[in-house]
Amino acid sequence: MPVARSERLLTLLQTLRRYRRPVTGTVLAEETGVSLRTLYRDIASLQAQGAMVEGEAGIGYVLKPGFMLPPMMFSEEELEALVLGSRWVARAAEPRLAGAGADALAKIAAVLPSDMREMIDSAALFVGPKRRDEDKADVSAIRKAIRLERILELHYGDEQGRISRRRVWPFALGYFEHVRIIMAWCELRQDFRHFRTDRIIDMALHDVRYPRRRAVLLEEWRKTQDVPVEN
Amino acid sequence: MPVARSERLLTLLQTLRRYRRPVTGTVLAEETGVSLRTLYRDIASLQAQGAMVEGEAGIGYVLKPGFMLPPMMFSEEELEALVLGSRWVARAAEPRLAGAGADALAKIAAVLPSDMREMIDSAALFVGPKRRDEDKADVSAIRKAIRLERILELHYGDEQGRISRRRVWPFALGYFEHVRIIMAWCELRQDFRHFRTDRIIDMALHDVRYPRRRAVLLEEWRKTQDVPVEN
DNA sequence: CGGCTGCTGACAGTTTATGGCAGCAGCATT
DNA sequence: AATGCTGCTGCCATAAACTGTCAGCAGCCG
Repeated sequence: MPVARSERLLTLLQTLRRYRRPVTGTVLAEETGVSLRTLYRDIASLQAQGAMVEGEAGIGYVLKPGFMLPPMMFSEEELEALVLGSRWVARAAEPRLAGAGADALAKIAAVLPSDMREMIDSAALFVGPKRRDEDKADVSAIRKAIRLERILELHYGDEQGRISRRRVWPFALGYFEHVRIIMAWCELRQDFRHFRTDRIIDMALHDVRYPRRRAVLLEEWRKTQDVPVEN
Repeated sequence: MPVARSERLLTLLQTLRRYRRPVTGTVLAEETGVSLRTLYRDIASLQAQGAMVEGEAGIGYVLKPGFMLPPMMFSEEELEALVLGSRWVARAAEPRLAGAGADALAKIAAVLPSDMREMIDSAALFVGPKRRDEDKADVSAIRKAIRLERILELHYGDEQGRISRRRVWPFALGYFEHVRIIMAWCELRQDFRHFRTDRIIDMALHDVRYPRRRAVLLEEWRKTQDVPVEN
C-alpha cells in the first residue's frame, strides 16, 4: 500500500470534519490508529498542504470553516456542468453567494490545464432560466465541434422558415431563455452569426479543422458586441 | 517532506494532462525526476486511486478524458455555490449536461461529511432566473440560522402591509424569481409558512435551538406539498 | 497553582520507497 | 516474420521516510 499515509491524512480530515467541536490530538490519534507523536506530524503535514486546521493548547483541533475535497475525477461534461453552474450562481445569486461562486470558479480554473481553461471562456456564455424545448440537434456533437475546432455543416431554417445550408465555424455555445445558440463564423455570410439549435434541421461534423483558433474568434466576436457580456 | 510522493503523483497528472499525445514512461520519469521503475509504480498508484490513465505497449501513456481535481479547499459558501449551481444545471440544462450536473453533485455529496450533506438537501429548493431586489435581511445570517437550527425572530410585513412579529423555525431557503423565501415553522400559526426575505423589516437570531431537527421539518413540509418539488 | 493540551527535538526500530537488473508481452514498422 | 520500442512485473539491496517512545517547554483553563 503505497498510499497508506496519504489515505490516513484524508481520513484525518474527514474525522476533523465530523466533529464540530474541537478534538484533542489523543482522540484523533486513536481514531486514525497512530501514535500521538505521529499525529502531530500528520497535522503539520496537513497544514503544510494548506488545510486550515488549527490547534489551540488546552482546547484541541478545529477545522476552520472550509472543506477540503479529496482529489476527484470529473468527466469533461461534469466539469462543464460545474463551471456552468458556478457561473450562473456568480451572476444570478445574491451578492455574497455570487462572490462565493466566482471564487469557486477561480479555484477550479486555477488547477485546470491551460487548454481546458479555454473551456471556461467559451462554455455557456449566457445563462437563462426556463427549461427549453427539445432539440433535434445533438448538443454534445456541437460541443465536440467547438472543442475540436471543426467545421459544422448546418441544414438550417431561419425565422421566416427559409431553409439554407451553410458551413460555419462554431466557437461558443450560449444558453438563452428557451433555446441554445451556437456562436459561429458563417462562411456564407463572411460574418459572425448565431444559430438556434432548435432550428437546426440536420447537421454534420466535418473532419477538417477550421483555419482559425477558437479563442481568437471568441475574442473578435466579443469586440463586435457593444456591452461586455460576461465577466 | 512527508508529502514528497503525493506531490509527485499530482505533478505526474499535470504532466500527463499537458501532453495531448501519448507520452512514454521514460519521458515522464525524467520530468518527475525519478527512475523508470519508480514511475511504473507511481502510475500503478494513480490507477489504484482511480485516475483514468492508460498505458499501451509501444505507444505510451494517455490520460483518458476526465480531469482530476486535486484536493481543494472550499469555504462553506463556495461549496454551497457549487451545489446550487450543479442543481440548477441538473434541472435546467439539456438532458446530457443535466445528467453530468447530477453526477458531479453526487460525487461532491459522496465525499461530504454527513452533516454537510444535509445542506445539499435543504439549500436552494428552487431556482429562478432573474436578478432579485436587494434585501434588508442578511441572507448569510439566515443561512446560519438554518444550519444551526436556531430560532429566528422576524419583524415581518405581509402582502397587505400588516406588520407582525413572530418566532419561526427556519429549515430551508428557496430562490424564486425575484425574491428569496425562507421556509419555516411558524410558532404563531403553528404551521408551515414561508417568508419573503425582502419583506423582513428586522430580524434577530436567537441563541436557543429550536426543538426539532431541520431534516425532519423539511421532510414533513415536503409531505404537505402536492407535487414533488425537487429531485 | 495544577491539569490538560499543543508542540518540538532526539533517537532507535521499522516500514516503505527507490533504483538497477532481468525477463516477458504487446504494438508498430519493416 | 523480425526487429525495435514500450509497458509491465518480480527480485533484491540500499536509501529514505515513517513511526513510537521519551523528554521537555509553552499556552489555556479552572
